[in-house]
Amino acid sequence: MDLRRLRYFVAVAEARSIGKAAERLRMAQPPLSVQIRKLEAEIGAPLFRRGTRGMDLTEAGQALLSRASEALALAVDGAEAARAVAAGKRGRLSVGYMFVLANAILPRLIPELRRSVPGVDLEFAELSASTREARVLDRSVTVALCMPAINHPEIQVARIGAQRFMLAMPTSSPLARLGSVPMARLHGRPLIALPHPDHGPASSAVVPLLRRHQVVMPIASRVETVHSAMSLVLAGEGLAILPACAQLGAPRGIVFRPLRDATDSLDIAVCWRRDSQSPLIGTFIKCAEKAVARM
Amino acid sequence: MDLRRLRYFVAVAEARSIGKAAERLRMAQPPLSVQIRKLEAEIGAPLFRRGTRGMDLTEAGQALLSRASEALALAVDGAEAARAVAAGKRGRLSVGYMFVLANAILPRLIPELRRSVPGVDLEFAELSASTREARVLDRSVTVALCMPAINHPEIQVARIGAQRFMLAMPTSSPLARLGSVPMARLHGRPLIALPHPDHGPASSAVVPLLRRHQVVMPIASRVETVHSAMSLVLAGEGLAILPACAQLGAPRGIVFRPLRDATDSLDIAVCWRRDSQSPLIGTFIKCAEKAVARM
DNA sequence: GTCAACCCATATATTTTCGGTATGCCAATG
DNA sequence: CATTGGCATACCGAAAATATATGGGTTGAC
Repeated sequence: MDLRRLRYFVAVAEARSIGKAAERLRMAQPPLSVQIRKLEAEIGAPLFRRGTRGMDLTEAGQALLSRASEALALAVDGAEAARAVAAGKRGRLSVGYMFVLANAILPRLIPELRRSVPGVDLEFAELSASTREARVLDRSVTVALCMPAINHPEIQVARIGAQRFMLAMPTSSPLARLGSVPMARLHGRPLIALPHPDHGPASSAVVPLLRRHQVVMPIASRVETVHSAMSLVLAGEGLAILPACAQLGAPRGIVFRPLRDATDSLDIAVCWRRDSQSPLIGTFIKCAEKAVARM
Repeated sequence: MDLRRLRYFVAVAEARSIGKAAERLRMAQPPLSVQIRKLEAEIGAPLFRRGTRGMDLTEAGQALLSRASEALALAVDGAEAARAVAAGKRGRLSVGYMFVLANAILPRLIPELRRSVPGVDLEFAELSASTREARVLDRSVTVALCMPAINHPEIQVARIGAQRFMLAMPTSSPLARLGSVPMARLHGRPLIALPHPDHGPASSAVVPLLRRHQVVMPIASRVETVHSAMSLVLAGEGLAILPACAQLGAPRGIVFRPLRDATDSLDIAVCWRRDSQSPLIGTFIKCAEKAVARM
């Protein structure tokens, strides 16, 4: 059962004549006649009544015609759909994001995306620091908005911005009265530590910063998320050194201050599987850059 | 866009491997690999991710897969439907019938048909004497139940029974007191005449019968249908000589009596276009014969 | 680390199938 | 009776599909 034969069959049925159909198909009449007879042999029954004034569908032919047309349309549609997906005009884009970035980026990113790729189904999913790598690798998200970038040989990264570290403390803290806090003033104070994803759960993202300034902060607690860190800060357990955008999700009672003489920052990056040839990734990066630029 | 390629594509997508799919398709692996690449070239985008452990659909491939499967199923289904119609297992059978025969035949014929060809859509349509030939020729009915048979070179006929002529008269008629009516007693009485379809509208179906018995009946009225004839008989306009089965549709006040010494009858026949190769016609004739036999 | 196994891609030869040209057959028409 | 219109058949050349043989890359085992 060949699709070409079905196409020929439909053409002959519509033209009610082999000669006319051959003309429309830009081919000679005899080969078309042969193909029709082969189709009839394959079906095992005549599909046309041959009259002296042309061809006319038999009832068996009518039964075939409707389905053959549908099958043709589906095949064409399938090819077009595949092309559209490959061109990034349709398809699905699953966006993973870390929650710290949600308030800062998503409100600008989502409208931008809907405008840029209107035919695409968008999906958003929050990523935790511990699972983000796996979610990219198993393709359950197409791209991930991360801070910092994922470090993995199979995962490609595009840096789209950075966030300075700031000191987060209770409003009541004496340091809150300063416009910016000198690093030296942190010495000896308890730290709420977030692990750096590349250095294992017992690490902290700010170890290099503290070491460079020869500041020692005893670790009061280790937490997984920026929001947990802020909760503990509010509870008076210690101070936290967090990326600036965390302010947007900070509860009342917490203030952020810049660190004097410290320009360290965390990269904001788009991360995706190196072998994911989705054409949507390029567009996504552009949108994300725009969103970050207006932050 | 070739259906074979789509079939190969679906096989590879399901097997997630060219080698496995080739085995299932009973072919060698290299040509299948070539066909898949040709399909990808035709679409203009990769449909599979080639991994070291086999093949995996890309999103474009997924978009194609669903429609390709549907198209394949439709093509197969179309071929099967055409075969089923050609074999008389499905399809449509449009039955035309003349109204005189309705009461006598349809109640037995219809259940018989539904039992014999359960997959077939049945359609019933009343035929008038003046249009029945055209309705058969233009295929608006597949078969026609006629009395008498249609006489036309393009129309084939199967005689399935006959109906004796009887005299129809008002209950009040003096002839009604006889068990059967001698032909001679009709002489001079007014006749309600039905035209014989083969001899034009000015004819009568009973001309030969009357002539053979040297009976002359003045024609009081010419009508098109048996029912009109009976109405006029009831109104006292004259007598009618009608096929026996007309009794079944006769109104109160009309009686039928056999004609003594006259065995003339009208054939009941199934008529269809000579070139209509519908396999349902044979079955229909058998059913109609059964129905007539139990009349 | 080497070797074997697995899987897909490429190359070449053979076979199948398709499409074109020339021609025949049949029926309808004038 | 010849002509026209339409489909079928015959034959040939071209294109495409399939098979066999082979290469290259990666995985996993010893």
